Amino acid sequence: MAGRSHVEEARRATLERLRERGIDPFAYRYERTHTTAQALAGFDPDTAGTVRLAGRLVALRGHGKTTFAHLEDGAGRMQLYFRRDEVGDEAYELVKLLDLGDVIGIEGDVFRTRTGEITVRARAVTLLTKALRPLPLGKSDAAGDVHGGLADPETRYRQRYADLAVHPDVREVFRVRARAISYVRAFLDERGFLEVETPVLQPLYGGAMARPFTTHHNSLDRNLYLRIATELYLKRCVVGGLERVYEIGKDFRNEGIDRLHNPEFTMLEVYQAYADYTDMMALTEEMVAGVVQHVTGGVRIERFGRLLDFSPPWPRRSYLELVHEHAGVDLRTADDDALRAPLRTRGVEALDALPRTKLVDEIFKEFVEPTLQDPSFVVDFPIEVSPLAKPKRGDPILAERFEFFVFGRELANAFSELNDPDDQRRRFAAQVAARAAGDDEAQRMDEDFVRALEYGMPPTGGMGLGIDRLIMVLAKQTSIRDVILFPMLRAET
RNA sequence: GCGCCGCUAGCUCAAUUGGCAGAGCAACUGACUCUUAAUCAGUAGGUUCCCGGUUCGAUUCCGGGGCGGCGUACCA
Repeated sequence: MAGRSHVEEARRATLERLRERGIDPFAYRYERTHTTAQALAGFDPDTAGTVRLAGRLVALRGHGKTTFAHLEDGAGRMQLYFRRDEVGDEAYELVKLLDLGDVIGIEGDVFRTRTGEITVRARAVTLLTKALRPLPLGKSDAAGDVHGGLADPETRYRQRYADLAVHPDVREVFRVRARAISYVRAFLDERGFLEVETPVLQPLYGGAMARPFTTHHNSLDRNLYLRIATELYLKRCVVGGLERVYEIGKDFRNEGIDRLHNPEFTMLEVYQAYADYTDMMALTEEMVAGVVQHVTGGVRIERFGRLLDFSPPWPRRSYLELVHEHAGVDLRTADDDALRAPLRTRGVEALDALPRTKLVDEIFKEFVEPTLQDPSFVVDFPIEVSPLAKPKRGDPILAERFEFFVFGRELANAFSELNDPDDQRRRFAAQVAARAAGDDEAQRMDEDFVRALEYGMPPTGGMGLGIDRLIMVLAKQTSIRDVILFPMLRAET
């Protein structure tokens, strides 16, 4: 590997010196008795005990025959104090060869320094892993401000290992993520939902409006798609008698990348037989409020300067009313030109080419979505933009469908699932026609799915929740990249 | 896709009108037995993202390209 920096050359020289002393720079294991947090919490000045800690050196201050350091592990950080006369000449020589970023094990007694910091007075030190590349560790001053460190966003995403290694708060985001997902699983498991896994590689994609990734299976010699949703397979499960199912997994959509979109993202989909969309509203409220409570300790939380109240029930606003209120258009009576008029005032381009469904969608996005800042449901969508949802009882131009919004962003989408196979076939046919007219996100005819419905799917409520976007709210992140460990980037040059 | 901004030492950042490319931290040598952005003395470290152009001379100006951020469009 060419282009080694002089810092790396120095580390490799140190590596050789360690080996000459018979020290293995890449040890096999270490028996630790405490984490730093346990050692700090358990400190008692009268019964100062011995601890064995392991972690990464994140600060190092040599003073001749003494050395201070900070060790960071998965639980926190703790100061170390080495004295030549206490660890011995040989061990102290090793201490002098330690670098920032090295992983070490330390054994010693816990005490409090003159300046008051609880510290381990080292008796023995073990090198566990030599860091051959310098970590961009910043220095924190008394005010807590970090000097130096790793700031370049490109390096942070490309080398997430370095980002994580130097930023405990980044590690915390992914702990929040794990806690949230684990809560969702427990919540659904307790209510009798069965977690299932359905195909990622699909002969036909469906269940959402999006362009897919295409791949090829060599021995079958056929093209396959990466799924854009789990919906159609999960409903096949319900047909088969798995009455309550859910899946948490990656969907893949071949679209642009921005702070709200990553080409692969995590979606929860839940289906419950004998339920409708009102049941799914109750489920969504209870589950999301539970996650928020579990992760943050409360259901009323402040995020980005706004107080969000997740305690059920959430406000429910009708799609038609919202459009009328914010765009001044009555979708029941307005013709296409009446839909274009308000859009023109907002400078939306290329309206003439758009079919009515897109105009409606555009009005909702432009005029209504930005107003949906607090947690709320939008209910009863136009049926022509809801090809997998049942008609609304008593008002068949609408579908029994809702979306859940926070900060003007859709986090969840749910329906009373369409289970009339003939109607489903007609809806697919309309999608196929839209595709023929140029809508490359329209759905495909899925004859196998219609066949499944012909066997009879019980009345079913279904809901999909964008996990990454929920995590953004919980973990106070403004970019989806910051809640995905390894977000999609262009090739490194 | 499009628009704006950025890319300089391992890291964080400077560099006047186009005039020898600098600092702090990290590194190296030395001093230092309660320090904490440790301190002190000294040393070394550069394809200024890449390609081309203008110029006596380009980190700087111009053109093209790469990567990233933000905004916008599509989408969850």
